[in-house]
Amino acid sequence: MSTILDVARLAGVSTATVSRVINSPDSVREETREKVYLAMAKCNYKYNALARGFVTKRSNTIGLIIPTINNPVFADSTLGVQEYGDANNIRVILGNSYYKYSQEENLVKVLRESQVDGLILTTTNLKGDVLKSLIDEKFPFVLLFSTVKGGPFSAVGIDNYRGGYLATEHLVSLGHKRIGMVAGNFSMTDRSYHRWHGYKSCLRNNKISYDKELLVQTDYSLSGGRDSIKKLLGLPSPPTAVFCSNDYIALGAIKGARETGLILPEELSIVGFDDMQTASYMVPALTTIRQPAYEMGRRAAELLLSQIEQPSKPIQDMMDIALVVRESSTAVRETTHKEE
Amino acid sequence: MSTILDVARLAGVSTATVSRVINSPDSVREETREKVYLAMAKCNYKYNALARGFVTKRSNTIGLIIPTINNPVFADSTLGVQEYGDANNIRVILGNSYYKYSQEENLVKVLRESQVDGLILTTTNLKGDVLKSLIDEKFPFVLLFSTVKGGPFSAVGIDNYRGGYLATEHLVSLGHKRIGMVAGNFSMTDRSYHRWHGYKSCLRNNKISYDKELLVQTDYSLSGGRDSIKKLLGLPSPPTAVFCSNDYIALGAIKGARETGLILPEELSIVGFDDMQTASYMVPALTTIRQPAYEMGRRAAELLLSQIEQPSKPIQDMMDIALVVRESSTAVRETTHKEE
DNA sequence: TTGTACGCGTTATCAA
DNA sequence: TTGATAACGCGTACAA
Repeated sequence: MSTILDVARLAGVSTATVSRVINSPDSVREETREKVYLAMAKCNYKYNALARGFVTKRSNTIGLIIPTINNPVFADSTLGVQEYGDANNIRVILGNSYYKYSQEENLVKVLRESQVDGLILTTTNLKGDVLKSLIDEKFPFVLLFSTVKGGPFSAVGIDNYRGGYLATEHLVSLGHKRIGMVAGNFSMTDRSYHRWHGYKSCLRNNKISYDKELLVQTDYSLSGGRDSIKKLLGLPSPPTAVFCSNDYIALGAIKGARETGLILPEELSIVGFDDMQTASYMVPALTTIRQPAYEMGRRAAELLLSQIEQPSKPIQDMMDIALVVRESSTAVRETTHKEE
Repeated sequence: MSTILDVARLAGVSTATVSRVINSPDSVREETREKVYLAMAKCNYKYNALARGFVTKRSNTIGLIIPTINNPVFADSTLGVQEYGDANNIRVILGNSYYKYSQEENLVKVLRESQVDGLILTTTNLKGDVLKSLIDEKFPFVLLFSTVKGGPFSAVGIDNYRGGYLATEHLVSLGHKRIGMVAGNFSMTDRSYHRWHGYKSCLRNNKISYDKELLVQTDYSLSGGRDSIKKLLGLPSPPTAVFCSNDYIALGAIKGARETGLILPEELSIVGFDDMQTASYMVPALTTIRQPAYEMGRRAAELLLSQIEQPSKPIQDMMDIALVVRESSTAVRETTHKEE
């Protein structure tokens, strides 16, 4: 592997000149420049960004920590981060925390050791030491899929409470009275928790009494959604509509409901959350709350890079969400729900 | 940011000793070791993996280039790569080529400049200069979702020809005679091309004449699948079954077919390829060819790391595939297909 | 416009 | 078991 020293010797110039040709070609005479280019080609010179990072204290690399790349929503946001990174000559190292704080902790450590210039993370624990030491040490980072509107750090997120409210309100407006919720485990993510709060508030405001039997917590998986809805449908007085705290769970729930013999959406309305790309391709097409995952990723990257460039006041960016009504939710039937 | 020099001074030892405490604690006396640990804690020392990489010529980082993280199959394989990396203290830098060779070319360049120790890539162009120079320069890499059984490099893949054959054979066995195919653009990926060959061979072997009208090429997207199936269904003599070259396209195709008023699977059978996680959650549940994406990713990482450790003969690992019959494929109806 | 020389944080070599 | 020091490839003052 040849270095700028080899190039310099071959071209009969100094290493400084070679460096200049690489970093600010205009600052060197054309003739010299050409000589250097020629020499670089001759010895198949490959630039060593690591060595540069070593001296400039910049690796031009950021870390992205998400729960799991398997959830299409995180794939979307990841794409947003990456594209913004690509456009700005920044590499992205990806890490999956699997909603586990210990994993998150370890990833942050490893990535910082790798000298990433900053971090974008979807945290599992807002109150944990991870965030605290990041803040204390003024290490650049941005929270993605954040639930906080204030605080000493930048963040990109949505109003999950409002999302939960909107979803529930939609079901209420369709005449549903028994509305269940399949939620991601509150211990794993406060997004789910906030959505549940929105759900509860909406019920209260509409004089529908909250029944804690109608809440099931589960892990964020297809099978989790399927199993959870079966629990709900097995209740003595089952729900006629269910709000799922993400589309992925909703997909599982639809499957599970159908397996118990229900006809959707007539016998059970379902609303999801995220509006992942395949939501409109489901059967029935999923009514859901849209959050702009790709744009959120992009925006997080943008905030992070500017923060790396120049530390400034934290910015919390709460993006717009919207109810997207499709086929999976429908007016409650007059006849009572199928009973055992 | 404190360095080992700070730690050394604080502990009253040399930098060499600090380095030893970090890399082989057993080689230093317990008493000294404790002193060093104490000093590290005192000045909040953070290890600089970049500096180490600089001297050891190892970044403990690999690059992973895939077409797009949006396709769940690539998300699965990415997870496999990552988990193997995690377990071996290797970071993964992700890059999306969007099936574009120029992107791929650029990513390889950038990643090599970043001094990744090796590359895992799903190439768009087997014959291109990218692979050639990688080989020439003996840079460690492994092809993922590879179509080749021989050659001077390691690769992990499946027999796409056989997959296409199996899928088609299944449809033939159900009595279908007019079998269409929605294929990913041959110019973007030879996987699709090989699957098409399998499809064609199977038709021939079953004395079904090949009709080139029944092939539509498209980009690998949901809407691509939807639009393509509509083209096929608009034919004077439309197919009664369609083989889609991946599940993602199949999902789009199902939607498209339904939009034209068809009842699935009775009026149209569909077979996909990949067996992505949501395949069994579709309606109708998708018949498909299973390829073990996660394991393929893991295996590719394994091959790469061993190759980095010690260059050896290339290994081509062709994984098993299997037809998974679900609901989206059914026996051809006796009555003729709906006509205009 | 170009060259010299030093420093970045770590590991590795060799000597003690 | 420990220490002194060169080396890694590049950027950057500073000098010429």
